[in-house]
Amino acid sequence: MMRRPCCEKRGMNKGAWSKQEDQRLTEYVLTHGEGRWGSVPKAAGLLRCGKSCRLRWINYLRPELKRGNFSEDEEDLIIKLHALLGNRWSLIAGRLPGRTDNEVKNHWNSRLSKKFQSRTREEVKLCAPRKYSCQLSSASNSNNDFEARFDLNLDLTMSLSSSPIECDANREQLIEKDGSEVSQTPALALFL
DNA sequence: AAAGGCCTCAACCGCAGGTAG
DNA sequence: GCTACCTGCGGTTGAGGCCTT
Repeated sequence: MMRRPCCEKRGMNKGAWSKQEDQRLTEYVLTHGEGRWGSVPKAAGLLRCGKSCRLRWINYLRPELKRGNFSEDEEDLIIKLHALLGNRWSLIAGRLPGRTDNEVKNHWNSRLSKKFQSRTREEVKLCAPRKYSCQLSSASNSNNDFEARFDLNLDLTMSLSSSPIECDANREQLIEKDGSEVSQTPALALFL
């Protein structure tokens, strides 16, 4: 299907947002609510495309956004969720109140991926030449916490668990749009 | 002090799913 | 059923600040 470009109209602003633009968008959304982004630029008097307005609001202007540095707990959670879900940033961000998918993605790409990789390398050194096959039972031992995480990653890419998910309250958040469930592994029990 | 490389993060791009007409 | 629009997502880019030499 042919699709017109998002910002094909001439005269549209691109790039960094000015304070006036932020103010106009904020006032408009606070007054009229989110949604119908296609009509927002015109209604709010902005020379931006609706997509750009939506992104600016979601990633930067929403009052409930936390901003600032990620805590240790948040970073641990991101690492665990990423091991489980992969690059599904919106799902990961959904479990971090006040954080956006863009923020989580940037944080992962710039810091956590390196942190995770370096930790993995350390664990490989410590564990070698042992076989990396620790089971869920060892995950409850804090000394083996990261080892479990390392193995979790392997399990995720190689097999599906047949064990039922532990927490029903969180289960529905792990259901795919088509009704199928995200791969369930013993690791789920680590943080649900 | 300055030049160049690195890092961070806001913003853009392209694609896909849902849906209204 | 087809088309066009809206929305949301993940990948990528680039400006600007920071760090190193």
